[in-house]
Amino acid sequence: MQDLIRYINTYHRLGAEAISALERHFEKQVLPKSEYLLREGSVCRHLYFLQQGVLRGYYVLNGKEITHWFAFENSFVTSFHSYITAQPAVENIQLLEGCVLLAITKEKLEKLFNQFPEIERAVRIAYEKYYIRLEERFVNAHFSSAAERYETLLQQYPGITNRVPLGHIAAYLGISQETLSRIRARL
Amino acid sequence: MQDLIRYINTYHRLGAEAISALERHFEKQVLPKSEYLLREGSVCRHLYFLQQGVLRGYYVLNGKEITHWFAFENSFVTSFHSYITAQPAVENIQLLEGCVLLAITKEKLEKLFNQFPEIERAVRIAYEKYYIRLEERFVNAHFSSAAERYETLLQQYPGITNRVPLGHIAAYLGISQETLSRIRARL
DNA sequence: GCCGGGTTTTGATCTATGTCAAAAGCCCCC
DNA sequence: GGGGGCTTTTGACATAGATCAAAACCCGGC
Repeated sequence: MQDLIRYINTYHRLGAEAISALERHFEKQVLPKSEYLLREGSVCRHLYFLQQGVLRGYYVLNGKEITHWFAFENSFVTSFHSYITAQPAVENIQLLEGCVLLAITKEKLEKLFNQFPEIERAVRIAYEKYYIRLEERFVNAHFSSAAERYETLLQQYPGITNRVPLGHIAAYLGISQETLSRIRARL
Repeated sequence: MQDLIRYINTYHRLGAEAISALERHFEKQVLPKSEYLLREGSVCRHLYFLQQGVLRGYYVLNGKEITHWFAFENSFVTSFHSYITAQPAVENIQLLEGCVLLAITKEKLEKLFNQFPEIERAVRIAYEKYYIRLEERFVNAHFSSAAERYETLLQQYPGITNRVPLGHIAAYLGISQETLSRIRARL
């Protein structure tokens, strides 16, 4: 729980009341490797804080699994589109390692927004950061070569290669596994 | 001003007080074609609502202008990274037509957040929608062919071809102008 | 009506990356 | 400790799209 509070405080400093309310409403979950947090077709009703472990989000296109994001410890995770719109998710969220998560439902969180505007503010600020991150990734994806994108990824998440199979990384980078393998051979 | 209020209300319905506060703080600007709303290197201190006209955001890479977004009437516009971080922008925002804009400074808007949590909520919800849109664009960019992306764009903004030069559209799609021209020839 | 600049098209060629298929490597488990 | 099944690498070939260069088009201003 400390981790969560510490993380939120980096976005917006919260008062003691708000903190204890958060602590009361997030629930700890410990799940084993390969488990699913969400399967396509069901609605994602939770926001998660990933305290320990690695996750991937992927969807299936032409029979192939396309991993389009990873999450590492100390980040918020959800199937954003499904969470916001309350529509069935098109993606799956799977654990790549055993994980420790803190979960809260959307309903509870929105009640907290009403009680504590400062929590809503923290979330608003978090959104801003996440939006910028996605923008950066977008620009990067569009205008760098596959090799550059791989190197950027390595800098961002050193050690990812030990925790995530190559095929998933390739999909994340938007290239084929074979190409990634060749890029690695060249480095 | 009606347009702005109507637009915000689609995200979150506001009370009369909040509405009149917004009306007092947004300032109308009318600017001619080719003018700049922002030039790279300066900090973007405003959030704009584009009431009439078209804008593009672009940055310069290897001496080439890369248009990475467009905005059409009834949308919020800013150089998000610069606006949020208060760092000098790497992008330029240019008018592709004469435009009518409503502008508010970040400081004023944040004061309004303190006075009216409902305004902050509307912004939070708007962020959610904008995030989802960016996500969709991202997935689309990654996993559709250039021709498919072009058709998607045409559906999203019918009439864009009459308002925006081909070269900018090509850059937006992440392809060369020549390729886009050939795609059009094939349709 | 004509000129000149910007915009769009067309052609020829080059390159990064994809696809398919097979071989290697690795590791978990009985 | 020897399969069997993943994961990764390697090879041969195909292709979307880039680049460079030139021609054609289009349109506003004189």
